[in-house]
Amino acid sequence: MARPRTPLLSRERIVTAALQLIDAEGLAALSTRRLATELSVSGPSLYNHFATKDELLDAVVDSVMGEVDLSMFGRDAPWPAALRDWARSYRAALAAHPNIVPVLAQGPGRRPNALRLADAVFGCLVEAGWPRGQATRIGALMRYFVAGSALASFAAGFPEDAGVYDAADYPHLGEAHRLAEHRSAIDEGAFETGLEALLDGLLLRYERTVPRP
Amino acid sequence: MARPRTPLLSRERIVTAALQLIDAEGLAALSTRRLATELSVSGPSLYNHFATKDELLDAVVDSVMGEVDLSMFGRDAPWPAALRDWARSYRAALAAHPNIVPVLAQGPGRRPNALRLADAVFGCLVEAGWPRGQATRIGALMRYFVAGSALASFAAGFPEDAGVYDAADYPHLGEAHRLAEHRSAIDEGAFETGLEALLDGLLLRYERTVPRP
DNA sequence: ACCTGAACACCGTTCAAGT
DNA sequence: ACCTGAACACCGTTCAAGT
Repeated sequence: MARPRTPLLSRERIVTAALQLIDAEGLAALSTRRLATELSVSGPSLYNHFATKDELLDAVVDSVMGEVDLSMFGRDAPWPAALRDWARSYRAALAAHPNIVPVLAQGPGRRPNALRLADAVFGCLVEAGWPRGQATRIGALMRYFVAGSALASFAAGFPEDAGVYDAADYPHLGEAHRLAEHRSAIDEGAFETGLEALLDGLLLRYERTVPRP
Repeated sequence: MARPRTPLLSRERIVTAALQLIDAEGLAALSTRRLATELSVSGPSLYNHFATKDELLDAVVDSVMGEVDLSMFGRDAPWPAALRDWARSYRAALAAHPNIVPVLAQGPGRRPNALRLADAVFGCLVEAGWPRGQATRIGALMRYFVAGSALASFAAGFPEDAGVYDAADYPHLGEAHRLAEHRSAIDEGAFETGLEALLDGLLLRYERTVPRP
C-alpha cells in the first residue's frame, strides 16, 4: 500500500494505544510489533513517529502527567492545602496507570507536562515565602512520596497464603496474609496518613523558618 | 562438557554477577544470555538455578534488601530515632543500586529479606504503642518515601541545556539547568528534609492518639 | 512524508542429549 | 543434578522500495 493519502498514525494515536495496552496487560506486553498490530499497521511504521521505543514510553508517561490537575495552584489557597490537593491528584493519575510507574525512573527529562508540574509546585511554594532552595527540596520530596506510593504499593506484594509467614521467621507478620483482602484500602490509608504527616511536618518547619509576611 | 564434577554456578554467584551487570550497565543490559557469557557459561544453564528471569530479578532485589541495616530495632531506642536510622540505611542501599529500583514495583513478594524488613519496622512500632493498623500504614508510607526517593531522583532528569526552559512555558524554572550540577546534593537534601517532616508529623499524631505508658 | 516487507542481531525459554 | 547445542517464537531497529 505504501503511503496513504491521509496518515494512518499520529503520535497521539500511538500513545493512546500504548497506554491502553500497558494498562490492560502490563509493561512487558508492550512491544513495538504488538502495538503496531493493535493499530493495524506494520511494525516499522511506528518509527516514522518515534525514534525509539524509549521515546515512545517517555511520551506515554508524559500523557499520564497531563492528567494531573494543577488548577489548585492558581487559586491562592494556602500552600499546604494546594499541595494536598495536588498530591492527591498526582497519586490518582498514577494509580489509574500503575503499570507505567516503573518508567518514571527516568526523571522529568524533556517531558513538557512533567516540567509544567514541577514549575507549578515550585512557583506556589516560592510565592508562599519559601526560600528557593527549600522550595526545590519540597517539590522533590513530595514527588518522592507520591511516586513511591504508586510504585511500592505495600500490600500488593504480600502473598495470600499464610504458610509463607513462618512465625519463627517473622514474629509480627502473623496476619499479613489478610492484607491482600483490602490492599487498596491500606494503600489509600497509608498515603493519606503520610500526606498529612508530611504537611504537618512541613508546616512546623515553615513556622520556624519563614518570616511572617 | 556436560555436568562438571563441582557445579559451575550457584544462585548466589548468579545474583552477584547480575547485580554487578545492572549496576554497571543498567537494567536493559541484563539479558540471560549476556549474564551467562559473563559467567563463562552457556545461556540455558541459568535455568537450572532460576525458573525464569523474573525469579532471578526477584532474588537480586532481595539481595539488595539484605544490605539494609535492621539492628537499630533491637536497641529499644525511641521509635522516631530507629525509624530515621532505618530509613537512611534503606535509602543508602537503594542509592547504591539505583538501576534496580524500578523492579521494586513487584512488592515484597516472597523475598525473605523484604519480609524481614517489614516485620522489623512493624514490630518496633507496635512495641512503641502504635495500634496495629497505624503501624501497618506507617511501615508502608515510610517505604513509599524511601522507594520514591530512589526511583524519582528529582534532579537527575532535568536536562542540562538551558534552552529547554523557555521562560514563557515554565516561568519558575529559569535556573533548573543548574540542578544537574549538584543533583545528588539536592536529592540528599530533599530526602533529609522529607524524612524530618515525616517524623515530626508522625510524632504529632503519636502524641495525639497514643496514650502515655 | 509515511507506509511496507525483508533482513539483522538479539531476546527468553524449552528440550533432548550428555556425564 | 547440572551443563550443552539446537531450536522456537519473539524482540527493536534499519533500510531499500513504493506512492
